[in-house]
Amino acid sequence: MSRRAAATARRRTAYHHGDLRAALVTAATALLDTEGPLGVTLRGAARGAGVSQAAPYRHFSDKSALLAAVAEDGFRRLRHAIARAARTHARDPVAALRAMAIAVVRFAAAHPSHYRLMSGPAVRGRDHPALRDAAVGAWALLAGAIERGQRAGRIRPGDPVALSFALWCSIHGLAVLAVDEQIPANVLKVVPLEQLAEHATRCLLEGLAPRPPSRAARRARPASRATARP
Amino acid sequence: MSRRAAATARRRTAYHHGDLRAALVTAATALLDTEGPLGVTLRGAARGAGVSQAAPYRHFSDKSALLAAVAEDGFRRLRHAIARAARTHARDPVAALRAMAIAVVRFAAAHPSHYRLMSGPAVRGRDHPALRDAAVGAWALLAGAIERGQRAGRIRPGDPVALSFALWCSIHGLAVLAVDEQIPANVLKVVPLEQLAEHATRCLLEGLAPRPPSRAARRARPASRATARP
DNA sequence: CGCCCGAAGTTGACTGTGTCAACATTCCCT
DNA sequence: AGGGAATGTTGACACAGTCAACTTCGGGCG
Repeated sequence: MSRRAAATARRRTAYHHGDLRAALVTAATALLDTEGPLGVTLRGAARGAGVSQAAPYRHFSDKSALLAAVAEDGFRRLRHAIARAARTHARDPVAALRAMAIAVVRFAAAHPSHYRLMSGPAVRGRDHPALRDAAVGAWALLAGAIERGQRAGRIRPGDPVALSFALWCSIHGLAVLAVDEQIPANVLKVVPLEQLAEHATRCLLEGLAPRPPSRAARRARPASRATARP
Repeated sequence: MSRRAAATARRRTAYHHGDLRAALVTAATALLDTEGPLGVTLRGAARGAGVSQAAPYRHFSDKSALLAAVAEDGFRRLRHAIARAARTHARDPVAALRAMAIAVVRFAAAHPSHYRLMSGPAVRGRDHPALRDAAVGAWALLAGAIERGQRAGRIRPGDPVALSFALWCSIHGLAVLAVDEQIPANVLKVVPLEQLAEHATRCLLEGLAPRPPSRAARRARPASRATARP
């Protein structure tokens, strides 16, 4: 698909745009960031790309197809952000999990409308398989990190996918709350968002139930000493 | 406000509706449930109430004001569902938390579009204080349950609001994932949604980090033996 | 008791949007 | 060189949100 796009890229004329598809995605993303979810419109994207109202229909069957492409692009970027966070803490699996959570929340805070679109009703994954694949690709990184943590003895045994699902719920829940401005303002004033992400992951790691005052609980907090297996 | 509505309720004529405001909220809710978020429209709600296009503007300044009223109503219902779940497990705080999580997820699954609207971009709490109050009222029940759990020694010490925030993230995250159909179908085939809610709350209670093989961990897992107090 | 004012509802219109059909232009292959 | 096929354009339709002007009802005031 990008074969032809790249091929025609140089031969753009006044009439033919060159790579309208990408230009539309870019314009729609810009609209999303500046005007919010309601401000992104097919005609607006066409205007932004310097093209006229019905041109997008040559590349997207639908408005929702455009939005799906935008969302897919967002998941690609989100995956990269998560992967980078994981890479910078390759030694300490728990720190990696914390960094991944922060990366997600940071992404959501930086592009609220985009994150909302990615997980929203505007585009249902069922109708757009590429989008769904991008989403699971991004979140699958969590399961990998959990598995590494298990090998290092820092995460308790169990199906990594099942355990990462709990983490997924926590992180995504926090991100969605932040994006939807549902976190009370007085708490956000005191505690920045990234500390909330740390708090949530720490709660999930240590648990809400009382722990016997063993060494493990005390050791898990401060300096992240690895490989503490009973 | 409902004073006049109730007063005029009986004197409805062909021209004056009687209690149009409530009728509009009802019609919009019906549209939301049947047609989805995109299907709810001001004109459609007016049609549903047997009234004409511009009539809603006598009761709502805006489309988003109507949506906010619908969302507020949803939060009221959600709070009742959570409160009922908490009441049925007054003895066992942990079971109560689990039941509350299940109640939220069940509500979300039963009214996906409604839940989406409640936490979505269509109505920002900042612009609708009544909506915001309804939301915090619903979620504040979690903190209360956490506090009871602490008094019973089943939840570890700490600021109840901070701890309940982690729970909020988990539950809301799961509900949003379900509502947005982002949970892979193969997972949902095997594990019903309510078990996922149990799984998430259990993970959060017990923690993802390895526990020393104390009695507490083994006791919390199996068949939810109620009121197993030390 | 009648009348009149304001609340509640209606009609008609404007703009902007998604979408389609018919038409125009350009690219690439033979 | 020429003819499809890909790509854009124009014009139009239905429908949405919203407003201004008008109509009808109900209750309080004289």
